Amino acid sequence: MVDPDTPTTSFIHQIVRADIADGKNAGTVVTRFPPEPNGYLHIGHAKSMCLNFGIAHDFGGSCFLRFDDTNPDKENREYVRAIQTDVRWLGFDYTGHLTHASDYFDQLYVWAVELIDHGKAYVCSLSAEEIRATRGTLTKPGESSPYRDRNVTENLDLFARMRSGEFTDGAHVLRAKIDMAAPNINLRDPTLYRIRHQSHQHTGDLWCIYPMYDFTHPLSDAIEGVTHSLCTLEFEDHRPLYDWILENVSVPCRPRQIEFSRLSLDHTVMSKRLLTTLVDAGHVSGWDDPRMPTLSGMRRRGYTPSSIRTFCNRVGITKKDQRIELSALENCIREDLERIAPRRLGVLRPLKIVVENYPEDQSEEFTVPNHPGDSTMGTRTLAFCREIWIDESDFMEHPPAKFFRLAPGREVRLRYAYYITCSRVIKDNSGRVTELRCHYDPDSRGGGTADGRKVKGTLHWVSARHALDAEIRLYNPLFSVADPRAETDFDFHDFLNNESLVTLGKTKVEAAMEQHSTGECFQLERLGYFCVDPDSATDRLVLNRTVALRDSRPKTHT
RNA sequence: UGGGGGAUCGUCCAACGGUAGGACUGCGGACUCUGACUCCGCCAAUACAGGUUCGAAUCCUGUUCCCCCAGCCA
Repeated sequence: MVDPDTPTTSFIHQIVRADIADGKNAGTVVTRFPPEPNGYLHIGHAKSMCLNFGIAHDFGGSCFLRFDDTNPDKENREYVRAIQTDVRWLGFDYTGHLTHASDYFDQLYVWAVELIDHGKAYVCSLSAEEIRATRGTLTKPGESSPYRDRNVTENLDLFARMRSGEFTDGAHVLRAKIDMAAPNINLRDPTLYRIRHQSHQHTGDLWCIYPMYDFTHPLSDAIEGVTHSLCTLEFEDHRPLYDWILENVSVPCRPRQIEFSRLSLDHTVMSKRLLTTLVDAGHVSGWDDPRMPTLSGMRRRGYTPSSIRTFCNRVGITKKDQRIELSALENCIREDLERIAPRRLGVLRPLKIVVENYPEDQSEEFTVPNHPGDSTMGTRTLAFCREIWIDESDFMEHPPAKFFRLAPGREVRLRYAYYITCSRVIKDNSGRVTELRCHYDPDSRGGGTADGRKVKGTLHWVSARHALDAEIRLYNPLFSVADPRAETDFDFHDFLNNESLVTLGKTKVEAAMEQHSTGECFQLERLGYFCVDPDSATDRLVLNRTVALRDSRPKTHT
């Protein structure tokens, strides 16, 4: 599924279009989305998915979901499962195109042997430290390994014994024989295989040697007939190695690697290492914490798949470093929810109002629309009685200019109900306002009067007698600075926002929300968009605020 | 100081030798039973210096700044 407004003008689209025009790959287009199952997918992965599945869709090709699972140390099945869930949730169908790099281990081994046979790879018995020490630096060439000129027979024998489990981890590696003096460090005899006596999430204990990314990736692409291998900028330096592998192994086709810039979002981090740390250290409740930029976190927060796709398409594909403002993302989800979210009334920080001229034993109901702009969404019933709750922030004893809400002597409208005027303010010993006394105008039933007088302020409210208790969780950015990693002496602890989660335990929402199901979304009028958190139960309602409504008020009131 | 990339409104994207345009943000205004939505308007950019050309964001030369690379991670 791809949005109708998907841009088809990125530089990658232009390259693909040109390749097709040139008759390359017999006019076919095959891409792949290759996550490593070592963590959950995040919004940056969504950008990659939209690109890869999008290109395949736009040119009538196909896109593989391929697990890049060559490092058993870090990968596990929970991640594999979560990734599949997230890809499908985002709206991409990989039926018949689900693969693993580890599916190709046999073929990869054969190709490694082919390299050895041709004198293009050798078994190196240096330790990891020794290899590092002889690699040279950015400005100094490396030195050849003493094992560089091992003969083919010996290499073949050693490599076979590596596979059979004869050696301990780290005893040997297989290296490509390229150029220890190459200015590109990736070409200084890169490691192709390492020994890991470690069981693998997909292949179990079949292997004790595992191929490296640089060897595996181009070959997996070739096996799958990938025509355009799209990856992020940090792999640009690896392209010569990618091409070297394809040129020196008898592959069925020649994929082309093209790089684009990765996505950075203000006030969060996108590196899996950091996200893993946040989870492991308990700074968040898990990978699906609504503050996380992960797809599972955003889903729980209330983001819709289409809002995320729209965002990715809007952000575009270039080679320029991107740093996107949060407002761009928030705008996308507001746009979506504005259309589809049923309206409800709820109160975050309840302040009691007693409507003194409304009879104690009376109550009544109003039938109100679920969406003022979309009558097909139906209606619901709102109950009213003598005691109601409004939000604390909707009253000020000494209001500044342009405060349209309640104040002593002021008349406001209770949404869909009545006009009320504040007649008395009741405070506790500390001077805090604890209750308001008001009177209502019976002629304003439904929210308007025959005299047509203007009432500027309209407040959300709930009937105290009928309201439901709820817990509402408000979210703010995880980090207090836009780009925590740009800070000198970066230690993310210094920039964690300790107000990223604000839990309001005593909120009141209208009775219509008694029936709820996880993930359901609403707009609480004037407050924002909310969704039902999985922590809810039949007798407990927990709401996450997905995003607040835009606020064009002159000053900052909350 | 090696190699690989990148520089267009505050942010993101477009313009592919011919009027620098759009989105987000910000600021005004209209409308409004959500200070929402919607609508209208405004502010705001070609890193710098030369050159080629009738004409340059685009081509050439030089400079500056930013990002990535020294895993048996991906």
